[in-house]
Amino acid sequence: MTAEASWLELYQTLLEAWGPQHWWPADTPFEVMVGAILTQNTAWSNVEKAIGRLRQAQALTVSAVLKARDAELEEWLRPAGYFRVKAKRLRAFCQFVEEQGVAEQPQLLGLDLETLSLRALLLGVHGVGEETADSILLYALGRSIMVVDAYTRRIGSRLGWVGDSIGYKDLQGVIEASLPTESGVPLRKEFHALLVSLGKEHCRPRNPRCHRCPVQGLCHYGQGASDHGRVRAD
DNA sequence: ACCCAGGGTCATA
DNA sequence: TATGACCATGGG
Repeated sequence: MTAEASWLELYQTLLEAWGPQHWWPADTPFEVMVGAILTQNTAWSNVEKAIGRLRQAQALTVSAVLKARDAELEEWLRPAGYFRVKAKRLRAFCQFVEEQGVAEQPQLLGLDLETLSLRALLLGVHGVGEETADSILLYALGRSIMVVDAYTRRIGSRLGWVGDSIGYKDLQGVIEASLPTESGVPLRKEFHALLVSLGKEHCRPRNPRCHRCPVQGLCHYGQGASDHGRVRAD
């Protein structure tokens, strides 16, 4: 079993063990984009509170965000943490969307653009890094691209599949190489969600508390190399 | 009290 | 190019 194929096997194992994760939780593509910015290094439960405030204020639109005053926007975003930073980032993103002339039809964003061109555009927006851009591409715009995050890197590292200092694009490339092109979007949506669930349950930074870990070798990394990287069916 | 979360930017070397 | 400081709320 090569490490390249193991990612796909890991996906199959997790899906079998836990089923679909129903990501991304949102009513509209724009709400996905807002969530992608607000969830940066932040627990989703806090993001939900902020999005709830935006909805309550009828501010869950590009135009409403752009019309709001700084203090007002910051107050809505406060529960999500880094609220001053995120207010600036959300405003910058909404300005970008408006400049594209598709303010209230984000599903049309970059209709004629190749995914990688669109990715480059998104990366040019203040506050949008690689993971945020890919989250928007995959979950809001339906592009076939794998989202990579800290959990993904930690899981791959502890399984001995990649180095812990591997860069974003390299890690993404390794995983993409093991995934099928067909049914790319649904698979990638589900895989990233499953990796986050696995990370939360079994792959935290310090103390990898593990009860019934569905992946052999993940919770006992460093204790014997024989099973490293193998996936079990639970 | 401590750890951590579905990152990114900016200054510095 | 590669670190490190900084951003902030809220749940376990």
